[in-house]
Amino acid sequence: MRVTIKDIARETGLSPTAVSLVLNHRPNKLSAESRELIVETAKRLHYVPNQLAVGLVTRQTHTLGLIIPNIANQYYATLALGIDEEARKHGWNILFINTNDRAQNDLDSLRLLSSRGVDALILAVASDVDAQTRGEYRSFIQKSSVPVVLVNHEEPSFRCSTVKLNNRAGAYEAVTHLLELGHRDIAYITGDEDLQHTHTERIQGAMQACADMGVPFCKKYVRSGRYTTEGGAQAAQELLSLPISALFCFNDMMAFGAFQRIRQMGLKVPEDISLVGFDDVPFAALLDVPLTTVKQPAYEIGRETVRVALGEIEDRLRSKQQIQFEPELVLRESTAPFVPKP
Amino acid sequence: MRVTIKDIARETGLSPTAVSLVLNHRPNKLSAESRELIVETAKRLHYVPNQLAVGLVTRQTHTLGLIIPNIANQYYATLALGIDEEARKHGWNILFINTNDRAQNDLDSLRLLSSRGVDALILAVASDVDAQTRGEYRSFIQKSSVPVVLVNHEEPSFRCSTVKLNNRAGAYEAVTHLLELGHRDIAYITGDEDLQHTHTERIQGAMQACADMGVPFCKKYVRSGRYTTEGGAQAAQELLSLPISALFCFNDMMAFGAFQRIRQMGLKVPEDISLVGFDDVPFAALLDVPLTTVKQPAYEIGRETVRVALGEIEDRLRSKQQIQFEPELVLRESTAPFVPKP
DNA sequence: TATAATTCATAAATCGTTTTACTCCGCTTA
DNA sequence: TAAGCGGAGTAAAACGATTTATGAATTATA
Repeated sequence: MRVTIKDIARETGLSPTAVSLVLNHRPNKLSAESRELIVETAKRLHYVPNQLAVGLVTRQTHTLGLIIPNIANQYYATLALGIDEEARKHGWNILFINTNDRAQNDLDSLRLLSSRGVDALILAVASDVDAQTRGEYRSFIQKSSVPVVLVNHEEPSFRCSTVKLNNRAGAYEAVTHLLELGHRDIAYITGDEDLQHTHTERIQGAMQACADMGVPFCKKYVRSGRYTTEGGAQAAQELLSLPISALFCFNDMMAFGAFQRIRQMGLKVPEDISLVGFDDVPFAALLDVPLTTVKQPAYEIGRETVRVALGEIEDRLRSKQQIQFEPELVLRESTAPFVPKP
Repeated sequence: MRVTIKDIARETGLSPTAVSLVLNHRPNKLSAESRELIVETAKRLHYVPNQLAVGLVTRQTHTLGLIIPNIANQYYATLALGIDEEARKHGWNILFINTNDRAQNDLDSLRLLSSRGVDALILAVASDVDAQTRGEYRSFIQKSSVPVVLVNHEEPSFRCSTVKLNNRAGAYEAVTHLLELGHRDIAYITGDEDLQHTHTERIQGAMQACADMGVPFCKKYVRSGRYTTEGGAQAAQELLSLPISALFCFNDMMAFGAFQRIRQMGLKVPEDISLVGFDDVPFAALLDVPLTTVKQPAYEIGRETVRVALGEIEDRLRSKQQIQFEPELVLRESTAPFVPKP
């Protein structure tokens, strides 16, 4: 059996109270000898406090719950890395759940993590939120006894802190770039149109860019798909039957999928199709044709999210923050000036 | 405050015992009405059991501790995905720690997770294990009150179950392939030579392949580096000053780094250098020149690891298993027949 | 010498569950 | 009418900590 505080009490001839006080550096009136004896005995017996018991009484577990759609997406992996490192730096741990990008799993995970006594919840919302689940999220967050911080995604009605990218600006820059290259028939691969999510902001940025350049935004060139390589490939296939010259994918994974499919169909990037991604995952630079993409500082976003969460743990009444990072368009080789088809 | 079992007891006029019994479907002598009343009240009040308390008394938390060197490496991300999904399928959760590939962090994490009452520990050992830390691992595992399962890496002296790839066979196949293409001056980018790890097995496989083909194995062509893109790039740079015609990197991340550096130095893959990786992460196929690599079934390895862990949780005395998956050499376009320099 | 102050320490309640060993009550049955 | 029994339920200990309030010796002070 594991050694407990009682074992140390017995061994030293002191009380559990004494042991707890000393080991936690609480103000106490124990003699120097007693103190030393306790510390030494604890070390000798390899005492490690049972955190379940500690958590039960202190109501603090020094654990953050992390809910992520898909850890195999490098963007989320990098985000998770930032979260993990910043948390550890402050002595917090991560209880992690991968939801496979399903809102229902988000909801289950929130409840589960909360029953596990995490001190805060960091949530990267799945992309298939509908009216029903949206209500459940809101109600959970409202009732939650621990702070919830949304990362990546904003939802004003949820009334919680948010750390995210300025998605609008990112899409605006990307589309402006394509327009300046002379492209007019730009297609978009996005998330589900009916859902309010990150991609909605991106679409708005795209529309704004078109408007500002006086170019009509063609809704027919918008396809939605899952945020995966396969989703991108499939949507790209459909779009390539249309007379488009550029393709803007709302994440790099989809861009990779699209890229593969474009190549399979005997077309070339950027000669036949200019391709732009979103996220700038580490691999974007290594792609066959290095990918022009909108960079998100994923690692930094992760760290900042943790800072916000810890801030709210420390002061539960602190006002909610809406933190926005600015994107940066990274120009590589997957975009080129438009040349009319002969 | 969160609703507890006592609230339900008060609300229903029954005892906490009754509530617990009914909600846990334990055999009990309560009347059908009482039972229903309890269930209904619990639902109405949104009762969720406090898992800290449950864990404290039952000594089961339905949580698996997962220790991973680097989640930004797609191999580990995929592994983690397999672990997460299989665990969830059986109702277990994951408490996750990223160690940044540092053995000392492994050790700290083991203790920490164990103090958090995980039911088993899944450990992908960091690559910088030395004699000192090796001893600490062994001693922890030996004393641990919960099963520890090693994934990815074998260490007979640890006396615990292991799930891993047949690394020897993987390297053997890869090198045989290069030899059959006519390459004789093959360089290797591996982990630290002094350390006993996965890469040791791979080196052995490589040597065996050379021996079987009657080709001398040149130790001068072996470089060690960190298991990252940067590590690969740096080691590649050093090796390229030598008269080599092929390069075998012991993981795909290093191969990506090497690939970039090769290109930066004005050389071409596979014309000037044949390049082989290890892992077959999803991006390997998307690389500029799609990468020939040794495929590890990472997702399946993850799932199997969880099965082994759950097996040992169920029966602590079950004999330790050594499970080995077989690799598969995936031929793509980064290797070509050797042509002598003019 | 009685009292106050100081020193060193602990008893017991608590956190939210689970689980074991009862209790109590009314009805049969001999 | 006493013993026995089944049905319906509960009291209390335990898990391993933390924390508040209290207490016993000893020494200093009036």
